[in-house]
Amino acid sequence: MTQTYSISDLARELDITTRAIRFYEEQDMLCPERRGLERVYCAKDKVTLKLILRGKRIGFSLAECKELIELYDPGHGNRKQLETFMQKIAERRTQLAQQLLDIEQMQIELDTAEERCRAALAQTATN
Amino acid sequence: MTQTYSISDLARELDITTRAIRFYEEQDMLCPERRGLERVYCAKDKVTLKLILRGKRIGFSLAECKELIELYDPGHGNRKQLETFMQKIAERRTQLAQQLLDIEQMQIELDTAEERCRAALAQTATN
DNA sequence: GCTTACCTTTACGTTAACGTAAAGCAGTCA
DNA sequence: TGACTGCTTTACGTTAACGTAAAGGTAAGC
Repeated sequence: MTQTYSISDLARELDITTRAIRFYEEQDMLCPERRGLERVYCAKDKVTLKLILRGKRIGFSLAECKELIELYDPGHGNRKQLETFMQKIAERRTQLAQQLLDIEQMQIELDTAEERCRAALAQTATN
Repeated sequence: MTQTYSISDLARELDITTRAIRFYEEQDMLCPERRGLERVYCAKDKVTLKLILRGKRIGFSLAECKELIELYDPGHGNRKQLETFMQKIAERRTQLAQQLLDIEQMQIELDTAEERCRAALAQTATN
């Protein structure tokens, strides 16, 4: 028994709108089964959606997310394509590494900001 | 002798357009000196710009970046405001922590993707 | 004096990623 | 037999973050 979902099931569970899900399908990032007109989603579709959402949280565009999705399933590639894939994977790695640095730096800056806030609060303690 | 910069100095150095810099000013994220009509930027402005760019790299909106900039200089706040600041800092920390998780997960997925690519390449080695 | 290189402002254009109606079909509950 | 509820499609609207063009001011160099 393979688990399936309606569009609003997924919308509820992943906390997005049905409109967004349909939009991702328009962009060829999803291709759910149909029962009549109704969309029927499977587990893989849910994984794809989670990948999209994760990508978005770290600032990836949908185009970039789509690339990631395609990278994740390189079955149908010839040698040339596969090498392109490897190339893109390397690029993403570089990007992720930079983002890690950026986040660490931000955390340091938040430390500083918090420190200053505490100091200012100490000054204004008598208000 | 405090270092100053023209708008195109900064554009070159930070690899953005002058249009973008002016746009950030429109959004009250910068407020450079003027010599006549010309904008004259100081070191602090450059730091602000770097903060903006760093924020963008990890998917922050300009509005969020602006908030960060304001957090970074809490001098003029009363108690209430400072507490709001502390709150916002905490929220950002949570967000950054989530992003770290997301990036780690992505890296794992890239590992998988690369693995599959290698496998597919091995299969197609005779082409 | 003319060109070239920067700088300025104003203003309309563009892309991404959906939001928001509008209009309609399918099952179900009172 | 309505009235919901949930699904569908089509299509126009919206916001963010600039791009791009128009029109012009100023200083340097030939």
